[in-house]
Amino acid sequence: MNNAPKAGRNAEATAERIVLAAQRIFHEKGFDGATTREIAELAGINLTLINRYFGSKLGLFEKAVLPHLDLEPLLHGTPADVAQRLAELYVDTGPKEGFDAFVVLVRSIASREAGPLLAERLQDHALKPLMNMLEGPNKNARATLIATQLAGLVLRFRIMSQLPMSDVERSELKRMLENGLRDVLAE
Amino acid sequence: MNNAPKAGRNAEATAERIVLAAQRIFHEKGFDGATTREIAELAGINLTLINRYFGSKLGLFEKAVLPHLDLEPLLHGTPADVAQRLAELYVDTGPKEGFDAFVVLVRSIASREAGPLLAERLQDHALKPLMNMLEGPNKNARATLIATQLAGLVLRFRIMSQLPMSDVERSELKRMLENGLRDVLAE
DNA sequence: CTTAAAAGTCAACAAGCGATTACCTCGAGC
DNA sequence: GCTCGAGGTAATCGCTTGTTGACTTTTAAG
Repeated sequence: MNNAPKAGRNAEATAERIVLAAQRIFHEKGFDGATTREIAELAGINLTLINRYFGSKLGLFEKAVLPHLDLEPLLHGTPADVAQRLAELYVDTGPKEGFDAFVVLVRSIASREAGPLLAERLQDHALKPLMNMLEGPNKNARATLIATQLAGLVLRFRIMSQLPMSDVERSELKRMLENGLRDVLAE
Repeated sequence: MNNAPKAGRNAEATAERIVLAAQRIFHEKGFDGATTREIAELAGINLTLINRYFGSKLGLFEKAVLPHLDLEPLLHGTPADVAQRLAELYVDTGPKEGFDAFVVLVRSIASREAGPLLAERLQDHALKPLMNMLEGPNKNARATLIATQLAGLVLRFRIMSQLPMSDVERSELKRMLENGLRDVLAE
């Protein structure tokens, strides 16, 4: 019962390399814009292994992207905690390479194949957890208000990040956003 | 000097039919997802006329979509007026067929060709007018906060509109949104 | 009626796509 | 050392895409 990966002939490790490459390419191009050939090249593997291991391009997308589309890990603590955390996270604009599932969401939402999967996943792992953490009335309206604000910020800072914004403006925005979020979270 | 269109042989009218069809298809599929053949079929014209009249698919996109990506017509009146107008407009969820330039924006932002054009247009005809109408400090931060909120609402109500929301929830959302917008607009 | 330009049509190209089929190669177990 | 299945590869299929160049039809002017 020795399943030692002999470095170069290991299906599990190869699949993982494909997933990592897929995340980067889907992040850059969205589902439709990404090509399996580009993913295979970045992963350094043969094109056909994608279909062998994941069935199809969409199958790979489900394994590589969907599980990371989840707001729940950010929603613990008091409303003030959550507001601060979200404001900090969604106004920040790093180089934004790598992988961000919410960027992939926006860049793939028009896709006939991937769009429905994303909408369903967003409903179950973003809107629903948000509603569940809220106290008081109008849970759906308040969760929607917060989620849509965050979605717009993803669009602005993680996708159209080339638009200029100074550090002082950014910190003012962060402060105003945090206040607004806290109000809606706490009611 | 009679340039009466003889109904069936009029370049101007044909170009207009192409534009109308393009708006609907771009709305449904985004720039990359739309095909020139589908546009031609809906317009009831020959495929090659698209390239003849607009040079390329991207040229058609510029004529059919970009000019309608403009927030300025909604920004007249007092801050309270504007807040009410925006809340009314962006929480509403009609059948959403037809053409909405902001829907096209979201569905085309991942496109390598159309994306940059959309970002530039949005900067000049959405963010800038918003900043210009604001009084007081932190114009950029406040305009960004509003624009991102609206963008998220487009995503929620005009693109993921299949998610359920009751009338009472919608009207609560509208009220909360209007209050939030008014605060940020008036400062 | 003639004609020439405008408007519209036809067929096809080159490129790129996801996916499949048949094949090769390695390495653990006998 | 042999074998056989798992891991990996090569070639290519069928299809769709945007675009183009050559051709035909209409229409208005002379």
